[in-house]
Amino acid sequence: MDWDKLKSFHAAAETGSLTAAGERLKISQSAVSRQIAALEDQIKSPLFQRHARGLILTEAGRVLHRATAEMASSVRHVESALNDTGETPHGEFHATAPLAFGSAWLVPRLHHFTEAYPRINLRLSLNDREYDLLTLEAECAIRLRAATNADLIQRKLMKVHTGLYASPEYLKTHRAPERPEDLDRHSIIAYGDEQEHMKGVNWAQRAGRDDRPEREPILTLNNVPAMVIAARAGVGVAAVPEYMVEPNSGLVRLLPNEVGPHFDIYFIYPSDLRRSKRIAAFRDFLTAQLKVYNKAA
Amino acid sequence: MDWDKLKSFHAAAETGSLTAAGERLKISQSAVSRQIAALEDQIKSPLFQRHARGLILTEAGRVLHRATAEMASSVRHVESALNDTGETPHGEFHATAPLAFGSAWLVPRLHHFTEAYPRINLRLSLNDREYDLLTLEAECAIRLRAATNADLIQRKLMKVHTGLYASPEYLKTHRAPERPEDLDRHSIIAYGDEQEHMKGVNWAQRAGRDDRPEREPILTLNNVPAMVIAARAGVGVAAVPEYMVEPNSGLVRLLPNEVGPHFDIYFIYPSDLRRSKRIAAFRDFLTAQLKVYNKAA
DNA sequence: TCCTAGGTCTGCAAGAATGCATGGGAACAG
DNA sequence: CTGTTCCCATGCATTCTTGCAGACCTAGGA
Repeated sequence: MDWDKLKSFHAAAETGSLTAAGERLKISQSAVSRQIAALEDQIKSPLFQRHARGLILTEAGRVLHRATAEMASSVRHVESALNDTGETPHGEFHATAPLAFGSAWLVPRLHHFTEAYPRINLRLSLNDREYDLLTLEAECAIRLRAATNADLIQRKLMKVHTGLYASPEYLKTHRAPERPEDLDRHSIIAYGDEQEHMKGVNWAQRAGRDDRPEREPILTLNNVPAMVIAARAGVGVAAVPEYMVEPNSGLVRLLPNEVGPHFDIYFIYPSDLRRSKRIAAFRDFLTAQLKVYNKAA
Repeated sequence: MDWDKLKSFHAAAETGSLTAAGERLKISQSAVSRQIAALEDQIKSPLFQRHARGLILTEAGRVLHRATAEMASSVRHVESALNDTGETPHGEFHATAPLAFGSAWLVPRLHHFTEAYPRINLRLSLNDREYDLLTLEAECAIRLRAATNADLIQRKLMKVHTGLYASPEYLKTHRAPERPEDLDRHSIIAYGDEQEHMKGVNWAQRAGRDDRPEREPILTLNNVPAMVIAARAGVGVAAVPEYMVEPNSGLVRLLPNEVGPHFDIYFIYPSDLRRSKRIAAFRDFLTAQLKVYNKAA
C-alpha cells in the first residue's frame, strides 16, 4: 500500500474535496483524483461518495481515515521532535490562540518573539475552536478554558477582567451611566455564538438587572474585535475584555469601579513537548510580555 | 514531508540495508538510496551511518523510526480491517507459530484450512521469536507461553506431553531403557538455545537423575524438527513433544509409562481483531483439527 | 428553464522518479 | 596482501506520474 496515496487520501478526507486537498498538498487536483482512484482500485471499494459539492466518506473511507489520521499525527510529532535538535530553537512552530486575545493582545507583541528567535517560523492560528494538541494539530494553545486532559500541561497566564466601553461620540447623545441600572437606556453590543463557553462576557446585558431578564442587545456579533470596532463606531456599549482596549484607543470606559465578570487565560501544550525548545521560547516570551503588561496596568 | 519516502526509510531501518529495503518494497536499491538522501536533505541531518555491512541508525534516525513504526502499524491495522468487510473471510492473513509445532503439527493439517477458505491468502511465519501482535506484525500467533498483555486475547489449545524417542537401529546397539536411570548409558540429543523458555523439553537430561547433575548431551540443537531427524538417523535419544512424532514415523517411544514434562499451547490475537472473520476462521480450523487429533490419541 | 459556481474526470505533453549498469569502498577469508 | 563479497552512490535511458486545459456533472438561484 502506497503511503503517498494515503497522504493524499487523508488530505481529501480532511478537506472534503479533491481540489482543496490538492491545494493543501501543493499538487494538482487531478493528481489527487488519480491517486485516490488508485487506492479505491486497490481495496476494491470506493472511499468517497462523489457529491456535487464535494466528498462524503464511505464506511471504508472512515475506517481508512482513522488510520491516516494516526499516521498524520505521527508525522507531526516526529517533525516537531526533529525540530528540537541542536542548540537554538528553530523550525516551524504552530501555535493557536483565541481570535480576540490573539489579535488584540498577542499579535501586537509578537515582534518581540520573532526578533528574539529568528530561526523559528511561527504559524499562529487565531481561532476559537479548540485544536487537538495531542495529535499536534497545533503544538501549543492559548485558551480561555483549562484543559481537562492529563496529557496536557497548562499554565495560567493571567486573570482578565471585562470592562464596558463606548465611544465619545456615542456618549454625546447617551449620557454615560453612573450606576449599572443606567445601562437600561443604552444600546448594547453583545457577543453571541454557538460556542456557549464564550458567553461569559455578556455583562452589559446583565449588569444591574438582578432578577429581571437580560437586556435585548441592539447588535449581536460572534467576533469580539468586531464588537470593539462597532463600539468605536458609536453603535453602543460593549462589554469586552480589558486587553481589547488600548489606553488611548478612542474608547471610554464606563462604570470603571464596577467589577465585571472575569476569566482566566491558559497556556497549554502536550506533555510530550515538555522539553521542546520552541515551546519554552514561546512560554518565556509570553511571561515576559505579561510582566510588562501587568506593570503598566 | 513525503510519506512514501518515510515508507522507504522505514524499510531500510527495519532491514538494516538499502538493498534489502529495496527488495522488500519491490523497488530498486538506487531508488531507496535517493529517497533516503532526499529525506536527509530535508531534515538537514543524516539518518544512517553508512557502514560497509549495512546501516546504523543515527539519533535522528531512531526518532524517525519510532514514528514510521507507528505509521506502519496503522497501515497494517487498516489493511486488516479493510479485509474484514463483506460476507466471506478474505484477504491476506498473517499468522505465526513456533517452528516445531508449526512444521510438525500445523502445516500437515493446513490444507483443510486453505480448502475451506480459498479467498484467504494465508502467510504463516514459523519462528520461535514472539511477533508483536499489537502492531500487527502478525495478526495472530500460536505460542508456547501465555501472553501477559491485557490487549491480547488468548485461548488454550492443548496440553502437550514430551516423549522420549529413538530409532529402531539405534536400539539394536543400545538396549532400550526400562527405568529412567537407564538413560545414563544412552546418547542424549538435547535442545539448547539463547531462548531460555524453550528449555522445558530437556527431559532426557534430567529424568531419573534426582539430585545428580544433568547428563551431558552428545548433540545439542536449537531446532526441534532437527532433533527428530537426528533421532531418526540413530544419533541417540531425544525428548520432544508428542506431536512431533507421527504414529508410524519410524521412531520408538521409550519409557512410555513415564510422565514427562508438559506445556500448554495457546492461540493468541489482539483484542482489536475480536470480530475479524479471518481470525475466527483460523480459530475454528484449529479447534476442529484439535478435536480430530485428540480423538485419535 | 437557463446560467453560474463549484466540483470531479480525462487526454496529452512535460517533468520527475525509477531501473539498470557501473564504479568504488570496507570487511573478511585464505 | 590479495581476492572476494557485500554494500552504497551515481550517470543515463526509460517509465511513470504530474500539470494543464477542457469536458462534464450537479445543486442552487434568477
